[in-house]
Amino acid sequence: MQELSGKQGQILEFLRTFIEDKDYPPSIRDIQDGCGISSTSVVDYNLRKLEEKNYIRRDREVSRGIEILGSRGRRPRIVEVPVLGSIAAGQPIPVPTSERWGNDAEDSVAVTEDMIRGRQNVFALRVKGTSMIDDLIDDGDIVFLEPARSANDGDKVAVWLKDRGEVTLKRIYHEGARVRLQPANSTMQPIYTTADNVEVQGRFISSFRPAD
Amino acid sequence: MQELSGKQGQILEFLRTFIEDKDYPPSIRDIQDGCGISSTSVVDYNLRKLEEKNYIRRDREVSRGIEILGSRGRRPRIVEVPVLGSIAAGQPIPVPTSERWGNDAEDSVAVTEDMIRGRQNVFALRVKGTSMIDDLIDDGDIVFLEPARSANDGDKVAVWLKDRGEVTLKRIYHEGARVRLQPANSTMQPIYTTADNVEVQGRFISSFRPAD
DNA sequence: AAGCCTTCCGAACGGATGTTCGCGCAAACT
DNA sequence: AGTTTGCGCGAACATCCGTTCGGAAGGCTT
Repeated sequence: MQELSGKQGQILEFLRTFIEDKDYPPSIRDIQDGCGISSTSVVDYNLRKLEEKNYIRRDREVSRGIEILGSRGRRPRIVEVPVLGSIAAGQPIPVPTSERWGNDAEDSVAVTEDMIRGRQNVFALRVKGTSMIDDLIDDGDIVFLEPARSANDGDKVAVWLKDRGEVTLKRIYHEGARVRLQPANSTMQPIYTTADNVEVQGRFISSFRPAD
Repeated sequence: MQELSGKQGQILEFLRTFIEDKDYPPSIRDIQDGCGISSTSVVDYNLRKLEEKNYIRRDREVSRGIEILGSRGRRPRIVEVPVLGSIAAGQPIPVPTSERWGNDAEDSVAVTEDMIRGRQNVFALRVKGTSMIDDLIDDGDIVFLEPARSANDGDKVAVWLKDRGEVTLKRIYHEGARVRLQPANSTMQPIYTTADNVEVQGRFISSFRPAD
């Protein structure tokens, strides 16, 4: 990526702020005014240079057909993840059905797509209390889950423990008739229980710990 | 938000895909062709309706002056956070200076602005090993920090412990001549040391635990 | 000096584009 | 039946806007 001249940098910066502000690219004459350039042809000339140097892409003959390339312009896809509620010991998670999905979201969080690995129907829960501290999940954390009713060995899943009346997040291992729930924290002991006592609520994808 | 007619929904959907694809809004005649509409005035009519119903915003007299409103269109600001490296016991963090900033980033992560609370100069580190497990931070986690050389009581900071040759993330409390470093996990014991043994590297903002 | 490249300027051309106006049609209402 | 309202159609208009062209000034090499 070659270096660019003062005017070209100025134009590129103007492009960014204009798009950020208006949500559509400027016309050549917008750039002319915004950068104090005397002629449209100068703008055109420098835009060609920027295109050569691969900072932008232009759709010729199309008004405002300018697209900023590179990390600053190439926006990652954003997905809006509904925060369906809070997860706390003693309350089962309301597993979302596709119909209900989006209706009973009390809130939502915008995240970049790679944070949920491009998975579908992801929902989020706010963690209340420190009951999952042995899974390295603190009060106030946000966990992202994808709907699931079953799980493979080693999957990190949110499970409803019927006898305890409690939801927790553990790695699950089926061992014959019983089920082992292994905390993320290796210093903690696993929970052993029977298969009919656990009910998988969702598969863990990722989690986020916000600022205080 | 009122309901919209079939044609209006079609136009709105076309707007989304067009912008997603090209990164600039379509002209009225683009919409006309894309939706199989016979006249530009029909497009104009329905765009006015969409504007009345608050689905879009138009800049009149401006070509392609269309902006999609609502959660799907209103994109949260994205910031690119440089991942400066890995943090592991036994290695101090390379605190970024504004000059170096952006140069020695081995990688970067795109996050929505609210994840770092709009703070400036934020950088990220990949956590290697389980040495910070008592702070509820696991191997593979990504922590977001802002540069800082000092901290107030109760701040969660990354500190370099000279005698241990180790970096860790704790809440810091100054208690006279000594310093108390309190783990996030309340079941763990705090570390007591002297003020000249600790060196603040950065202030904790948030952390993220990716999928496996 | 001569030639070439880069950058900039002003003007003009022609297509692209938003807007407007008159008209038609059907359903709903008076 | 007459009127209103919502919606669509086609054409025309004025402007917006990307492009092009001739020219000029400065730097660089030969």
